[in-house]
Amino acid sequence: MTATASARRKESRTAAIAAELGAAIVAGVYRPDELVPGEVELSHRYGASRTVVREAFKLLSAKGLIASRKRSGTRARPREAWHMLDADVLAWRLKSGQAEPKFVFDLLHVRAIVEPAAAAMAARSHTAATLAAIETAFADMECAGHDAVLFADPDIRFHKAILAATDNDVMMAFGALTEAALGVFVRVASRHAGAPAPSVPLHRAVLDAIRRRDAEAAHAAMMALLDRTARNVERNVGRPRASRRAAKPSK
Amino acid sequence: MTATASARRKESRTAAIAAELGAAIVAGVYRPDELVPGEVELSHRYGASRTVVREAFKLLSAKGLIASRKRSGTRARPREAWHMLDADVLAWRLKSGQAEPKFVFDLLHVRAIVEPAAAAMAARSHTAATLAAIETAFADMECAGHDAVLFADPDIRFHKAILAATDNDVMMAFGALTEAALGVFVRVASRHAGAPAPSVPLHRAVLDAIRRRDAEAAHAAMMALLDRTARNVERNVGRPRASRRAAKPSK
DNA sequence: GCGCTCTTATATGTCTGACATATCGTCCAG
DNA sequence: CTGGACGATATGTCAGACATATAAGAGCGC
Repeated sequence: MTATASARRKESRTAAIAAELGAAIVAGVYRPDELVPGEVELSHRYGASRTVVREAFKLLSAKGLIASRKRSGTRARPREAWHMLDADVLAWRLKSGQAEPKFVFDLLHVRAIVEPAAAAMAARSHTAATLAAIETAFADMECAGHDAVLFADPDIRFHKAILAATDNDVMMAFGALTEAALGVFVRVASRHAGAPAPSVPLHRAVLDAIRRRDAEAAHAAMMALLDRTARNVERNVGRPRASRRAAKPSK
Repeated sequence: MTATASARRKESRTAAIAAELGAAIVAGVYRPDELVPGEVELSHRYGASRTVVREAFKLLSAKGLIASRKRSGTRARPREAWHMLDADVLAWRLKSGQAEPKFVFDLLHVRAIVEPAAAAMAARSHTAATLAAIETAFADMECAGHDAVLFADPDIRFHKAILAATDNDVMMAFGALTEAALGVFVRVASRHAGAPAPSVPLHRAVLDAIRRRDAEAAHAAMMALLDRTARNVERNVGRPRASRRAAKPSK
């Protein structure tokens, strides 16, 4: 576990160390506000220079995972400080064994809030160019047909193109969320169920509504699409467990 | 402009350089995929070592603002790659002169999507502890009364407490957005209009709805609150300008 | 014993200079 | 004109050193 997939590709040492440390933090290896090993110790442990460890620390601190203070050392930050929509944080959190089914449903829930609204905005604000991007992605989805893996790439492009068509810079930030969620779905789907083809009509409904600038229909169609996804994941992963909180909502 | 507010406090050199470079990038000083000055040149320009510049680069690359490749150099990334919900990115973008009224309205628009939904979730999922946090923030708001500056802190805490009460980790990521938007509002309000007191009843409506677990009412109340904020900003800042896009929506 | 100041050890922050490595241009040979 | 060799260049990594803030303990007066 000390040297996991550090040499998976042409990843720089800095990135590799950041990935391993980041994954450990989001996996809960270090409690909130607990000290992580010092720079010198980590540099020895990884056989790298202190420079590299420090640069990895900077990457992680920019993502809200750690904070350094002189003399005190570097501490893992509590979960509410993590940048949950950062692509790396999402990936590390989802990769760390799927010990967190609740997190998957939290993601789906946020998507169910954001993406229908995005579809509605796209219906109102799309241009020829941004609409074309959505249409291209959809066409590629149709071609990909029944292969769940091939299907994933145009699927992600489809949803990202809708975000881009909203003409709202902030909306783009949700691309990482969609991408991470779709990635999970692919892994789940490849273990269990059949072809992704049944979702094509649902995507088509979204595209059609956007094309004719029908914001309400776009909202509804996207909601339906995400509902299907949620039910699919629910069936394959199991219902979300009880909250991690001490006190549970009295319902 | 070369050495702006670099010594504003006890900011490390790394952070100061990252802040200045980051602000320059979001301000559009460097076009998308344009080279930023090399590490050695910047280290000379700032009178710092290359180490510090590199660590600043790591901070910025973790926020999606730049990307480095060997031999090629380091390039500013296009806007769609920026992590728009990162607190620093938001701050730099809003601080850079308010040359971007459209961005302020983009923020408000996203808040209008996320926060009502968050209020509804909080109504369903809050616990004794998370509800107490909301109530405390609200009480402090009432005390702050008519001072727009004093009002801002409990206001931010109020909205963040609602996000925390959703019992959804991903929701916490929107705290930075709320905080940034409220900061803008304070600056706008201090230049123009009167006391923030009129918004107290609107906040109270949100709190009451959450307390009695009425999700729909909480959604509506939060929407009303944000509507008021939006109209306020609109009145003081002016309507959003036309899109920056080449082709405009045909309407 | 209790509280205060002063010292000291420690971990991060910064600097320097060097070498490694990938890659973009260019140039030359076929 | 094509394709491969080669050097220049900017980032990536390394090593060792010093600076600085500060938590923790030592010492001291009360």
